[in-house]
Amino acid sequence: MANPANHPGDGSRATLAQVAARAGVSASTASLAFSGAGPVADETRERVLAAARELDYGGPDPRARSLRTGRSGIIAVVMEDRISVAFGDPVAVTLLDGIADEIGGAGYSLLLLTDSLERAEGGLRDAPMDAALLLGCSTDLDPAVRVLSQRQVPLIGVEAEPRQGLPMVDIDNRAGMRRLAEHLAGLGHERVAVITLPMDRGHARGPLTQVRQDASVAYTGLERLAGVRDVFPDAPAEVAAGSLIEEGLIAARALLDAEPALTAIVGQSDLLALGAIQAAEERGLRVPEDISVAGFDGARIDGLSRHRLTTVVQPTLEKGRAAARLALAALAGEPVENVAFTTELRIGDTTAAPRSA
Amino acid sequence: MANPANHPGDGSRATLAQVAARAGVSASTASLAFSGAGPVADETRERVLAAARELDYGGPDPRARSLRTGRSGIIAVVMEDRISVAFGDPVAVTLLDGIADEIGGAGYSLLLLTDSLERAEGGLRDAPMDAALLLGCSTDLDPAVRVLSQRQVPLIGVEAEPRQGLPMVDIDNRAGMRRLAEHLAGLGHERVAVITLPMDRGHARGPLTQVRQDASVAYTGLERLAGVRDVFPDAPAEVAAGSLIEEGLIAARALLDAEPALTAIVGQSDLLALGAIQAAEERGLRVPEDISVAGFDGARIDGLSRHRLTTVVQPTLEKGRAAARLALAALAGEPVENVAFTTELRIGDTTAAPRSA
DNA sequence: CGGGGGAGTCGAATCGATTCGATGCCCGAG
DNA sequence: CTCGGGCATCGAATCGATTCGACTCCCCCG
Repeated sequence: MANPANHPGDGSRATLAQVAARAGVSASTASLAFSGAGPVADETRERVLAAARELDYGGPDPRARSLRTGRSGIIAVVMEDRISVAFGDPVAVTLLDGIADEIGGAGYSLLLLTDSLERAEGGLRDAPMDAALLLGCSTDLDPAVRVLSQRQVPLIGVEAEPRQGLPMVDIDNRAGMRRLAEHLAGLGHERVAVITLPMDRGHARGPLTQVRQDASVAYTGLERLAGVRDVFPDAPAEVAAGSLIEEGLIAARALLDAEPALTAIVGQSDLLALGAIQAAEERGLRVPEDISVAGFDGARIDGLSRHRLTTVVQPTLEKGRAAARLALAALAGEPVENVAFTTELRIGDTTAAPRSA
Repeated sequence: MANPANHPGDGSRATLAQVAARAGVSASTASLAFSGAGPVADETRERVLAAARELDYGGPDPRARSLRTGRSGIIAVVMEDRISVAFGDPVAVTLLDGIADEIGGAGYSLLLLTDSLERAEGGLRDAPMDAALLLGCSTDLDPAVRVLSQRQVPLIGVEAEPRQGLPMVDIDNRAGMRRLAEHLAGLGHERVAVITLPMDRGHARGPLTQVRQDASVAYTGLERLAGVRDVFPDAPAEVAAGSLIEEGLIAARALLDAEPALTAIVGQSDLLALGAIQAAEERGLRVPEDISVAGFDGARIDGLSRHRLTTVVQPTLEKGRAAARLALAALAGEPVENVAFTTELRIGDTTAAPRSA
């Protein structure tokens, strides 16, 4: 075993040049021997590898390689929140999983960044990366877009507000929600409320007033809301502080207090819907007999067994994959175009005709 | 390729040298103007920044900087599983959160890698990084350790099996579990079973036989098991395929089938314990009246409201922070020493004296 | 027997910045 | 009036690899 600390004769890391010298070849040949790109005699390659072993050479330095080749092998994912918040959301995790899978297969690694400028400005500004994916459901991507496009890093959006020069992967949030709302309408529901995703950077809770709504740039949340209101134009909305069961619980309590006659609650995510179910049960309301609840995402949630949530299923994993492929295409110099996925209504056992329909 | 780089305003990327030329200063001065390290006249700095703006220069190229300075500003986290699996675990997420927080504060970014060699070999071998954290609860770190120490990347382990030259952060898994077991013994329990974390790379389920146990190198799981057996030497153990509620459910079903007289189940994680509670309730058993259940971690789990789980609380966030600090210390050339945290027993409402004590 | 061509190797330029030591300059002290 | 000392700036070396074109053999074909 090589002992880095006490190995005689090799102060710090060995370089390719030293390995080449020891093997009696030029640096260029040694490079070819390592990368395998180009004709090298078997015997020569052997000699180089042997020399490398003797010198404890760990392979070409990624920094130097990356300077020369212009590629770092890194694709960044920019999220809005702190990591713990983002990863509490099964949708984000699944998305990331698809991304990691796809870029890993292409030999890239995944760098995690947040766009909170105070903390991660360094990352956005300084981290090496070949492309960046901006994770949507975000309230405001502007700062990240500004910094990264200044750096001329190819950008791909995932459910971001459409904007010039930002190719993206999207789903039919509005149409999906509209179909869900039509399902509820078909069952006879009339008093339907919505629990929305965060609407501003502050993640403030509370009723969504017209003023707040107009001020918001939370693309995904607004689209999903619009879908419900296509069918129930007056549906009240309560804003949650995040896509969490607990947040759904809090928001639903407020809705149930304020709107005693509600017959259905639509969460803009499955987690929010689950919270709403908990809130209903707290009140002694049975789901779906006394109140219907539906969600969005079709996420597989660990430990959920009691209900089969009625929800709008989106191909989350595929979305991640597609976004990653767009990034890879951009890196390959191929043209990138927006990708749109469609959602599908999945009817579970949490929606039914209202009691006194 | 399509390289119409003839327009002065928007060619490919501008370089520092071009900016310097346009500002009428040398490259060295321009560099100082950007980095702020060294004396530069205000007026000169202004001129440089103006030139940069005119040329659309996005700041020094991280690749070149990193070659020259020898630092990439990246710290890697190596996990065993695919991302989605790892992030289903609130402990891993919290750990990562602590790590991200600490290294972000020091200007580093976080690179996510898995140690599955087929997929991420590229990452382990090629990705630029200044240090790497190996996330524990892993069944086998060997391959990752081999590749990375070959590259001479400073390594820090988190709950890894102690090994030469791998400084690490650990907790008193065994003592914590022993205290929990003593609590159960004090209540009068005698027939106690354990649901363990995965014991091998294949993540196989099933009873933990002596043969399997001897073959396992799953440090954390073995330690926690030993803690329980310090008090209940014959406690049977069922291996779960992951730290998930559903896995706890599956394992507990097996235990309840095979051991009808069990009075308590100890999960090696809170998620496993929650699964056990579900399994008990499925059987019509009430917790804690008919059976006691306890866990490990003290994780905050979204949406959990019915029970206050009796558990062994570990300072997960602090553990992540500490690991990150060790890495930063190693990078600063300071000596790094192992860090050990202690756990604390938190008694909730899921443990009580057995029925017929 | 001469020349085309491919395999194997080498030299040297290059990627884009950082950084150390040297230089020129101005100012105040002696 | 001269000399020491800061401050601002510049030159040049350097980080460690990749890569392109050139060069040398040597084999094979005509």
